[in-house]
Amino acid sequence: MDAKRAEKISKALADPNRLTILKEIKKSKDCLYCVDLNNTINLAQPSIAHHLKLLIDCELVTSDKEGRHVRYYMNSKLLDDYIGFLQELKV
Amino acid sequence: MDAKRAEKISKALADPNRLTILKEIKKSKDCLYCVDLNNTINLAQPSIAHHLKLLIDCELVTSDKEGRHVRYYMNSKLLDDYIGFLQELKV
DNA sequence: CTTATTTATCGAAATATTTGAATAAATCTA
DNA sequence: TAGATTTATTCAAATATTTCGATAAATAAG
Repeated sequence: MDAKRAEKISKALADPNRLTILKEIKKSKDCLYCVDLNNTINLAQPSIAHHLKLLIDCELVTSDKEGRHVRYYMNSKLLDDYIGFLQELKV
Repeated sequence: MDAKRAEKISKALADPNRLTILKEIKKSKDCLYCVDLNNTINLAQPSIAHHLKLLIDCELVTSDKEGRHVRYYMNSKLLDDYIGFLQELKV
């Protein structure tokens, strides 16, 4: 992974609400619907959509339309690549 | 590691210049002087000092005064803790 | 003691991010 | 088709971050 990609992922991880979203995806056993986040995160719906968009843009999260719902998934492979980048920084 | 700590570290990693600094620390075999970064990073000295401060504040980097120079070190232990936090997010 | 060097701090401008109201788009239900 | 539900987009305000000139603080060298 190059630095530009790692920077974008770091940015996506650099917000408490987005970390909560990722934790909720994990908790939901693999995926979750956006509407479920409205109960967990104290933000207006457009703000949650904004955070989801950033996570999807950097590809840490993938999505999958199911009727009028959308399912969100963790991209564990990419997270591993990012972890690999961080390992490289270690002395 | 708790989310608040991980957020702060993510923020510190979310900038191209700070990633360059971390790479330079690695490249310098363990430590480097601030003055060396002026040749590598195309920013004014106060900007570099600002970025170093953020890295030190989140404890990813430690510092050590040597006369009028300062040596900067990677905190590999903390980076490992952060990696552990990320591993926990994986599905 | 004076000057040069290295790093840190302050303050202000430029830029980027976060947030939510309004609204649109898509699709489900009756 | 009409109304309800879920998610996305637009836009503007609030907030946060980045950048650098000016300058301070610390110390080294002469």
